[in-house]
Formats: sequence, structure tokens, C-alpha cells
Amino acid sequence: METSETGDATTKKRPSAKATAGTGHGPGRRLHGALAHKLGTAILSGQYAPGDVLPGEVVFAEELGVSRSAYREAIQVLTAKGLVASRPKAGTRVLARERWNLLDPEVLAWAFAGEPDVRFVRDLFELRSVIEPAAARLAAMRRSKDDVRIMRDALAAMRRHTLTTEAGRSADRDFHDAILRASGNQAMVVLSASIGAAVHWTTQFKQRSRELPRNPIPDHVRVFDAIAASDPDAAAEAMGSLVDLALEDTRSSMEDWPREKRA
Amino acid sequence: METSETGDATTKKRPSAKATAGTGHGPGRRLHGALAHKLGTAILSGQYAPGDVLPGEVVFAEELGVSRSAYREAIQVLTAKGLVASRPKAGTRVLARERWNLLDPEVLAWAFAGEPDVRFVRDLFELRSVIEPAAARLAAMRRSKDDVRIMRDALAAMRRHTLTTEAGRSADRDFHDAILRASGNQAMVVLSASIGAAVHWTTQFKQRSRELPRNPIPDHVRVFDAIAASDPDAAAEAMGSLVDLALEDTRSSMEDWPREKRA
DNA sequence: CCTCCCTTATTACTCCGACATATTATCATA
DNA sequence: TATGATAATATGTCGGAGTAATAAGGGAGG
Repeated sequence: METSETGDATTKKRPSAKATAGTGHGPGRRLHGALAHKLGTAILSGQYAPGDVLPGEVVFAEELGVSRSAYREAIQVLTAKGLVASRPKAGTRVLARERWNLLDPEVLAWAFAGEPDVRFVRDLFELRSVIEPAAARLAAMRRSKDDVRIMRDALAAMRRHTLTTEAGRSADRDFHDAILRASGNQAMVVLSASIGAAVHWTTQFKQRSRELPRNPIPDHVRVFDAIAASDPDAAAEAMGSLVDLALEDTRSSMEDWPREKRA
Repeated sequence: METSETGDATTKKRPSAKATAGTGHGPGRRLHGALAHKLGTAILSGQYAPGDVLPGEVVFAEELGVSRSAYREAIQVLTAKGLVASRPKAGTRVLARERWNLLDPEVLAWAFAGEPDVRFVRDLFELRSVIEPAAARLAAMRRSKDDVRIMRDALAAMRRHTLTTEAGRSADRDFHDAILRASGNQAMVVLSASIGAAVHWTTQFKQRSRELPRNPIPDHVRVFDAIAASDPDAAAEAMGSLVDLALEDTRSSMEDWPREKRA
């Protein structure tokens, strides 16, 4: 009798079925996490523009097929990352781009989930070309013997596997992580976690479009030698050219890169 | 009946009262936001160390005098910022410091809510001494006439009010923000929002402990002139010395600063 | 005609209680 | 001892009810 009091036919008791539907990233991902991912990518891709007001909680949650609790928790995540802000009566609206925590690893991942904005990629590489040489300089001054050993191991792994394999790319990240860690600057380490992730995405782009155009080992060796020799200026210089070359490779693999024409 | 089952005397139904307590940002602070602030500062201050497991949802929520929903939403915020991670049956545990999004403005505010860690302050200034000169260099290359006008206005405001007033400090932030914005690099703008906030806290420290030891205007004028003249190298150099001087001032105002003795 | 205050309606916010799910820990068995 | 099934437990999800805050509209006063 009371089974169909609403008459909506469908709905009401199918929680687990569509939970994995959205993105289907498999295990370890909760419903509200998947929801945050879904909404986050929608915002980053411009599907919801800054200033837009999202549908009300009740309507939108039902539309997405989730409970209000799960929806609200997802919104809290987006709020925590500066993407949206909610106020009673006014609703939940997308904030201006300046308010977004673009360096948050998860936000970065959402930004690269779709077609990445070339301007933003340029900005990230520019930031990288500032941070990493400075970190290499500090690392040359402060590195311990343990740091050098880790870097050498990572370099060896890079040589064994190439950048065409996942193991090789992982070793590459380990190498850069080791440098950041050796810099003794926690803020830079955190920043590298963000930039490194972004670089990881672009590296995949490089692989996708062309064969590896350059052997990256010599550049890395120069950086390693300078840090091992405790030569700050050489380390900064070597890292600077390494990033520049990586930028060049990435640029050539992205079709319509805005060739820095401005005054 | 159920009003005093725990016997904690206080609490239970005074949500708006403590909302404005924390930093006093005024209105707009909800219960789960205040909770996140409370737990966030507790974690940043070391009250909950990495690896620690928080009490269960039901127990902890009751202990804090809030519903499970509000508690969970607060935890989602902390999770979004990389402070904690939850898994069924395993509980919610504090993650390692490397996982924390230390550059998140809110996390930064939590870090400076208590006694700030001098090591971390040093790291932030070090990062600032890398970012801001680079931003000034880019600004000198890319600034528009509008950017120059904004910077000039901010500089004038700095002159009128001094750094002893809130209006003066606000103008100072406007000046630096204008430079970052003129750099045309979105990533650096976002980063400045974080660092700028941190610098703001330390500036308050400076004011607290001593009178203003130095007139900051000349340094700023040098930076402004170089950017207005589109001289990248001069802009970077001027900004570099500006940050160094600010660092020196801050260092002298914090009692036991580790005097950088290492090799 | 404009300004200011008050009323009202809408929306997010908070709470509650139940069930589902995932993971760990335990125990029986080979 | 090793390994599998089993049970215990904490997080995850759900639905609904009531509260509080705020934006919008309307009325009184200038």
C-alpha cells in the first residue's frame, strides 16, 4: 500500500547501483568524493562559469541521484577549495577564478581532466622554471649524503627504464622530489607536489603526440653533479636549462601553443 | 531529560556564538566551518599529531556537542585540504605533514592561529624571495598602463597612511597584488594570495614587538620605477632586496630565530 | 519621488535515526 | 602454521523534519 504513495514510479531505493556510475574510478572512491570530482571537473571545464548559481540542494541532489547529505559533503569539498560559496537564500554560486585554489593537487587534476588550458599550462611551467632552479640552488647548499644517494638511485632508475614506461616517469618524479626535499624548504616541497602532478599530466601529453624527441638523461646528470658538488650557481643554471628544454618539448607537442607574441 | 546526559555542563545549543570567535571575519561563518577551524588549528598546533586516530564519529561529534552531519562536513573540509583521511573500520587519522596543503590560505591561517613555527616562517619567506622577484621581472615585461596606475595609487596610499595602520597594510598588500597580477601568471597570483596572507600575519608580529624600524617606501619606489620603466633585471633586483629587508625586520622581531648558521 | 524599515518567502543549515558498505580482526579448519 | 570464512565495528549513505539567516518585496515616512 504505502509502497507507491508518491507515484513517481521510479526512484527512491537504488542507492548503490549508480554510485559507481559517474566516473567509475573504481575502488577507494566514495560517493561524495566522486560527486566532488564530477562537479569540480564541470566547473574547471567551464560548464559552470564564475557567477553562475547552482540549482537548489534538494533539486540538484535529486537530479544527480544522491542524497542531500552526500551532495552537501561534496559541496563542502568544493567550498574548501575555493570553487564555490553558499549562503542561505542566495544559493550556491561559483566564485571568481582568482579565488580558486589552483595549486591544490585535486583542483589541478580536475583542470587536467578535460582539455587543459594552454595559457594555464604555460603559467605552470613558468612557475616551475622559477621554483625548481631555486630549489636546486638550496639543495646544493643543504643536501645531505642521504639526499645524494636517493637522487643517484632515481637517476639510475631513469636510465634503466626510459620515460616511455611508467616506472621511468615515476623515477623522474622521484628525482625531482628528492631535490625539493633536499632543499630543506617544506613550502617548496608542497608546491612541488602540485606542480609535479601537473607536469605528470603534460608528460603524458608528450608521450601521446610524438615519440620522445630528446634524451633527458644528460640534463639530469648535470643537475645531479652540481648538487653533489655543492655548487649552488651551477645547480640553479643546470636546472634552469632542464626546465626550459622540457618546456620546449611540451610546447612542440601541443598544437596551437600561443607563441609568446606579446610586447 | 536528555539535556544533560553527558554532564559537560556547557555547550549544546549555541552555534552562532562561537562562530565569530576564531578570527572574527565577521558573519557568514557556519557551524561546520567553525568546527573545521577548531579541528584544523588543533591539528596544525600539534594537538593531534600525524598518525593519530581521531575518536569515532559518533563519540567525537557528541563530545563536541554537534550532530554527526555537521561533524562529517567539517571532516570533509579537512580531508579536502589533505590533513586527514578516513576509511571504514579504520577510523579517521591525521596524515603526514607532507600531505598537508600548507599553501591553502585557510590552512595557512590555521598555522598562524597559534604560535607560528619559526622554521615554517623562514620557509615561507624563502619562497617569497623566489617568487616575488620573478613576478616583478615578468611584470616589468608585461605590465599594462592600467597596472602601473594601480601600483602608483597603492604606493600613494602607503605613503599617506603608514604601515602602523590597517589601511596602510592593506595598501601594501594591494601593491604586491598588483605586481603579481601584472605578471600575467595566474599560478603566481594564486600563490601570492597564500603567501600574502602569511606575510600579513608576520607583519602583525612586527608591529606587536617593536616600532617600525625602517621606512619601507624607498624600497617600494625602486621596484615601482623599474617596473614602470620596463626594466626586468632592475625590477627583480629591487624586489629581491625589498624582500630581504622585510625578512631581516621580521627576523629581528622574533626572539629566537635560528640564525642560519649552517654550512 | 526617494529612502528606510519591516515583513515575508526562500534557501541553506542543522539535527536525528536508520540502514548499507567496507575493512579489519577473529576464529575455525586444513 | 597458513588460510579461509565469519563476525564485529566504524565510516558511508539515506530520508525527513525543523531552524536560522538572508535577499527580495512592500509599506510607512521623509
